[in-house]
Amino acid sequence: MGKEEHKKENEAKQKEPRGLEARPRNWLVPVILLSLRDWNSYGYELMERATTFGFGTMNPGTLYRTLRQMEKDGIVESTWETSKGGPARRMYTITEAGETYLGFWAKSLEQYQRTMDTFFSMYTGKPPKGRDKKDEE
Amino acid sequence: MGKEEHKKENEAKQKEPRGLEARPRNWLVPVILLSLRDWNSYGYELMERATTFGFGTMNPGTLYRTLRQMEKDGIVESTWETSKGGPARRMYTITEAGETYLGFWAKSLEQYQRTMDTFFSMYTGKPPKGRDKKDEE
DNA sequence: GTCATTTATATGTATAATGCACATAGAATA
DNA sequence: TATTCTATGTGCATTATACATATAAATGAC
Repeated sequence: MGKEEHKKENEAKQKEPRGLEARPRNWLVPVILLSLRDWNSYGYELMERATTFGFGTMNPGTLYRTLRQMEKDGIVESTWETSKGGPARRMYTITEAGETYLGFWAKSLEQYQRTMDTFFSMYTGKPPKGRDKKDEE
Repeated sequence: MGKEEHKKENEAKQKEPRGLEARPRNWLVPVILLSLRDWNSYGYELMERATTFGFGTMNPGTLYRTLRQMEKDGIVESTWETSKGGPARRMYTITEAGETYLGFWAKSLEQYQRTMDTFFSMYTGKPPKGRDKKDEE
């Protein structure tokens, strides 16, 4: 259901400034792969899952285009499903390469978590290391 | 079907595919702000700091352009410094708005950390680890 | 039957972040 | 003088993503 949403431009200006989205680029990809690892699915359904991972009401175009790109990259495969009622669905399956890719992502995210921990310890004032000046480490 | 099936040439190597960088867009901004909060600095020096936060050997252009944008956004300010030897340096200072912005970032990152925990618990099939508890272990 | 709605997929365009290559220039030094 | 180091900057291409719009099949209302 498309509801008319009013823009609140005259409110507080100091709200979330500029591009403040603390999620990595390509975040949609691992989220989709993780969903597909559990069970095969299709775009329209995957959109709902995506919203639980930091995406607020996905735009369809973004998701579908991402899925096509992922298939081109060989990390998912698709087939048309017409057996169910309603319009045809393009059912997606994760490939072996997709699972590998997901593994890479997990590793990368792990390291990023560590980096963020460093960020927070510096932000809160608790030094992870004695960074005075450029002295030897 | 796809006409252009030529995919990756490095299938055997299975190395880091495509844009697999698990850091958020605009990651440079909070990193710079965090550095500037400790002490004023300039581009050339800030590059080194940035490498410790997930950037492998920054390209100068990226950093300088980001700094100019940050100034335009009002989160940093700059003045030329010619007193020291060598070419003039554009010394940057974090503004009040910058500190506020950094606060937004921290909050956003905190939430994203929780999202990533969810991701990992789904990925490994285990319940999320106690990141929130600090009395653990 | 036909019209609006829901489900489902896709494209077109614009913007913004980022990487890479290259340009500019002062200062030190060989 | 010319070469190198330090320091800042621009141009261009790629890519991710947002937003708007298009297409179409099935379903339900009347």
